[in-house]
Amino acid sequence: MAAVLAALADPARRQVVELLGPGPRRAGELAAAVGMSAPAMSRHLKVLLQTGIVADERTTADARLRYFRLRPQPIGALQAWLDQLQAHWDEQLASFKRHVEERDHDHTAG
Amino acid sequence: MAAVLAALADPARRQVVELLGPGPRRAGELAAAVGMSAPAMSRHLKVLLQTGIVADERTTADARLRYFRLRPQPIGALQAWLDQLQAHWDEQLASFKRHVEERDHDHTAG
DNA sequence: GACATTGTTAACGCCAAGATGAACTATTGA
DNA sequence: TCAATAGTTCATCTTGGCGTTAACAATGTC
Repeated sequence: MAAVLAALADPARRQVVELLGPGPRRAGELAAAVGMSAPAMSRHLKVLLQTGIVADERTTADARLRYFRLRPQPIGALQAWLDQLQAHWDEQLASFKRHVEERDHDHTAG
Repeated sequence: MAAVLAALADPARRQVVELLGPGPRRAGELAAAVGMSAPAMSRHLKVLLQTGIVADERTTADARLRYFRLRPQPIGALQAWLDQLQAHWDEQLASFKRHVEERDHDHTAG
């Protein structure tokens, strides 16, 4: 959860995620598309792999090529976390309402 | 969007967001709860304010006290972004499925 | 086997984020 | 007015992330 957010916090990695939306891409393609050196991209991809946001696979045709694709699970977990937060909001709004009303009550009655 | 993710990438700020789930809290309370100095918390809250994740208000009773509460909009925007990503995946998966089915059909029929 | 291609590690520098203590502002209350 | 409280801003330091180039490993091609 923390790792996923930290991973997505970086603009380059977000760009990679968006580039992988339509379909799998090679490491070199991604580096070129984002406009950074291969080593830099390699490290970003490592982060995305470790958080499970992307998965990799090598083609049987040319084992040098490494293709990266998105994995839905971590993003799903993030959405679940946000949904949970939102569930609290309803409570929170009610709580806040009570808070204000009590304050006003203290003023008017105290 | 980028700012929201960057804001939520920090563990302390995430903790604050979760603490604010049930209801509004004071700056001092948050600092104590998270276990960091007041200045540090003050800056985190500044970040959360600037991204619109939280809003603040001072009580009329004691203007020294500053209460912070969650705002739903930025989190909503984040969810929208994630939903958009997922929409791309579904397309991709559906497209792939069609491709496979067509291939299978060719195999069985051709 | 020699050489290009693809990608990762290693070594290094840079800079911004984050933490702290001290000083400052604003507010409350005796 | 003077002391206490709540919180922010300042000055300073440290750490970690990100980028680059150079070196390395693995694979494919002639």
